[in-house]
Amino acid sequence: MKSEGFFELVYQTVRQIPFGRVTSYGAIAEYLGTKGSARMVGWAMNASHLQPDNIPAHRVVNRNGLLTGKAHFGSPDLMQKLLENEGFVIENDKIKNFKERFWDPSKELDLD
DNA sequence: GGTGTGACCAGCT
DNA sequence: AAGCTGGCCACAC
Repeated sequence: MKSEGFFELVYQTVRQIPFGRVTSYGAIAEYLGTKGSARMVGWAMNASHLQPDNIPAHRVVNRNGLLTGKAHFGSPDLMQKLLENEGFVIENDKIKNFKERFWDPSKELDLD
C-alpha cells in the first residue's frame, strides 16, 4: 500500500460521491477507519481548495445535514448554490431531504 | 517531538 | 430543550 496522506484519501472518497448525493464527515471518517475522528475529515476538507482537482466539498455536510462548511467556501452562499444546482432542497442552511440524499461510502463503496 | 488546531460527534448538565 | 465539554486523530510549527 502506498503511504498516501490521510488528506488524499479523503479527497478520493469525496470525489466518489455521486451527483445529487451528500455524505457526512463522520461517514467518511468511518469509511477511512478513523470513525472517532470526524474532525480530521473536516480538516482535510479545509485544504481541499488547495488541491489541483476540483473537490466537491459542498457534497459533504455534518451529521445533521447542516452546511457547516459553507463559510469556508469562496462565499457563504456558494455551497448552498452548488447544492441547489444539484437538485437539493436547502432550508435554513440545512438539507431538507438530507436523509434521503444521504450517501454512505461504507455501504455504497467497497474496500479494495 | 510536544503543543495547538480543526468544515465533528456524542454525551452530559 | 439547548448549551457546553470531552474525545478523537492527523497535520503544521
